[in-house]
Amino acid sequence: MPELPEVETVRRVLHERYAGKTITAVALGRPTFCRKPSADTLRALTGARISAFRRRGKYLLMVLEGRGEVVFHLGMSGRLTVGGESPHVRFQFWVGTEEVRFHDSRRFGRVGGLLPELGPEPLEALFDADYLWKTLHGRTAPVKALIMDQRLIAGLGNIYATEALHLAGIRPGRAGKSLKRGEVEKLAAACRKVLQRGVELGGSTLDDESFLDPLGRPGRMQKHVKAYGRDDCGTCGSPLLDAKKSIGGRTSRYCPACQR
DNA sequence: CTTTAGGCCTGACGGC
DNA sequence: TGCCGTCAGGCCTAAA
Repeated sequence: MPELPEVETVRRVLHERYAGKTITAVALGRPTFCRKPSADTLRALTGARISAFRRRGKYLLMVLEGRGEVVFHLGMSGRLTVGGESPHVRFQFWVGTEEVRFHDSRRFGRVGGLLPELGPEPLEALFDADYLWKTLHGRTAPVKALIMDQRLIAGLGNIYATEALHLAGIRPGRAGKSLKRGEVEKLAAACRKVLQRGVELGGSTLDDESFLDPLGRPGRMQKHVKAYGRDDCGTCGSPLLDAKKSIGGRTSRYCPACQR
């Protein structure tokens, strides 16, 4: 599932390859998806010069010279690939003669539309222990649901939230307001750490190969995961548990020994 | 405002 | 073997 590190990995490849180049054509795949680019977006893309690819949280932004930005969201299963085969191509564009495909079996992805309100970038200065302390203050919702709320912090999904809580030694079901100051400091640092690691390692490709970069290369973060999708704790070897209730609609695995 | 639940969607997987 | 139910989880909206 593309979270901040996966989107950043995609961004770097596309920026390197296409910044400064011109989009020669666009096309909608069939069957299309509900969050397909509008006619206005298609018009803006056609013939535009790409000045950059940027990223905000899990959103990828294609910056067009003099024509604003086009928002891409990969959802669950979305991928942007240079060529490549897929039965689920939803949208394509060409840069010169090279074809870039947006494919997405589950159709949760999106091309175009507006960027929603998002919290600070966890790898930038605005996100720190003070910010997280203020954000969690008085909140009764589980801390995991809060750090996965994109309006509070932009970029963590189930994998990296699970890993950050594990690294910080905090159980996912704890109420936000129950965290002590020292725990909040650990958690803020852990969020940065796991995301930074994920970016350095080119994202995480779980056994289903859901994530591959635009050139088809898998990430390496999955080898360093300590809790997500594992049966035993990567630190102490204890059997991991799943929270009895799903948190934020997602399963939440934790180590009963390492996390309190 | 905060919190929770359900819907969207389809591939993978387990049980019978 | 093959069918069928369940799960997975990005985000959004509605309801409590």
